[in-house]
Amino acid sequence: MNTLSITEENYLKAIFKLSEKNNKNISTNNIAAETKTKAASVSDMIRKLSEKKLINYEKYHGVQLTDKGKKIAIALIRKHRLWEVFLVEKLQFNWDQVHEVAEELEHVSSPLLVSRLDAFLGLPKFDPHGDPIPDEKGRIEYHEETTLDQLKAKDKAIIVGVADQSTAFLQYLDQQKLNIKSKIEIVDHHSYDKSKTILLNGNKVFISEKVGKNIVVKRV
Amino acid sequence: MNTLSITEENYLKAIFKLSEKNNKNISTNNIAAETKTKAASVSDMIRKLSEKKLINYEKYHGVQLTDKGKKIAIALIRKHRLWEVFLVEKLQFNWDQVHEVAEELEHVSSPLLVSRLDAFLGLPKFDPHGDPIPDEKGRIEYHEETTLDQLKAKDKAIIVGVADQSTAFLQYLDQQKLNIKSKIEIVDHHSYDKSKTILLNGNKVFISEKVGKNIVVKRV
DNA sequence: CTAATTATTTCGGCTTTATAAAATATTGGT
DNA sequence: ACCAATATTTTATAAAGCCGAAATAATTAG
Repeated sequence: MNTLSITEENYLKAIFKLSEKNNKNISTNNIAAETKTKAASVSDMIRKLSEKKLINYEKYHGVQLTDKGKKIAIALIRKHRLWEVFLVEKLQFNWDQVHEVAEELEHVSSPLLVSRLDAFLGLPKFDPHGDPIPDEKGRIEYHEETTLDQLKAKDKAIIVGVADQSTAFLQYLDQQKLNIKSKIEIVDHHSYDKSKTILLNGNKVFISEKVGKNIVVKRV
Repeated sequence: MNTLSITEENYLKAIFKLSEKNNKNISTNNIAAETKTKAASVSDMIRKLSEKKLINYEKYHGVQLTDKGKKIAIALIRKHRLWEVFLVEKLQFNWDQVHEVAEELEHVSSPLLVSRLDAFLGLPKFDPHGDPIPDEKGRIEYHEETTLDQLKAKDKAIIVGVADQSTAFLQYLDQQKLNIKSKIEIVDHHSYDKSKTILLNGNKVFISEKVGKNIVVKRV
């Protein structure tokens, strides 16, 4: 009865993702771009999802997920991120190899599977990209991005980008193995020069104030 | 290009399963029963699979898998059985809860996932039902059924059925926790009375000759 | 405020999978 | 060898997704 096709699920997920950035109504063209289809196809589908009360839809004025639709989308994201953790932690995938596979795994529909997988993984709070994993009730703890120099001792974070694109800086990061998606933990802050000592893959690394200001991180 | 739909994959798997029992050509009606569709749908699909050279098909005379088709079917069975092992060994599913979920998981298409999962599980040779898991080359070691009394010390097996359907016997098995799908290992054979001591869930259980002859097992 | 541009919806049509009903082929009994 | 029963294929139809083109609504530029 209320079992959705993979396509319908993907539309809900796309609408949810667009809503996270953009809390206005989501437009047909936006959805078409996100789902890599055309506007005509989106018009068809949103009519159907609207009939199923998964979105609120006013012609020519975009859509928003209903509570019911949001719940389904969040469950999909939960599954997606749990599977990503599984692939990286248990099957030694790299963080950049997991997305496509998780896109398929997320559509496997077994509540028992999800809860058991969650427990098996130790109830993780973040996926390998540093994104929060919704809990079984659908709650999501969002963590904003900041720069490394803002972190305090014992804070854990994932490197998600750089504020300085210069070759010199990128080479320095590479040499220090400060790659994107690296997990780090702050060991010490040295107030004299505002430098820090951090833990990276089990090794202590020294981070000057200048470097810290140019590394974008997400708390974990 | 050569990526198959889930439906096409399921047809190949159905034909493979029927071929395992019945090494003649597989009939349209047989396939319809196996896939829970109607003969008309099967006629459509086998024409398509035949065009793709996955089966050999002669009108009104049934089908057989080509080597190409067989390879795909075996890969699916390999995935199905590996996932079943995962669900039982890692996520504490019961053997009778795994089939439906594995039916979905088997269609996830990532060769890396399959090989990593296989390694993660310790390259298992049998699934929780005692069925052999094809290796990465598609080889399958079939193990015939026998009765428990035929096993020798250190043999491992799974109980797959009974030769005596009487209530008295079934009650006795139940009381001894000798359930279907139980994994057992032969500890000792006592030649004096042809009785055996076996290991069941870590406990030693005594099996008389008569009982042993009525328990059908599959070697593992 | 109107006209041009852009976004959205509708329409017709295509593919895939499934089905029922009708047509056709095979098979088994005599 | 024939007829009846059974199996299979063909035909027509339906639902789900998708898309291009045409129609229509909304927005923006002047």
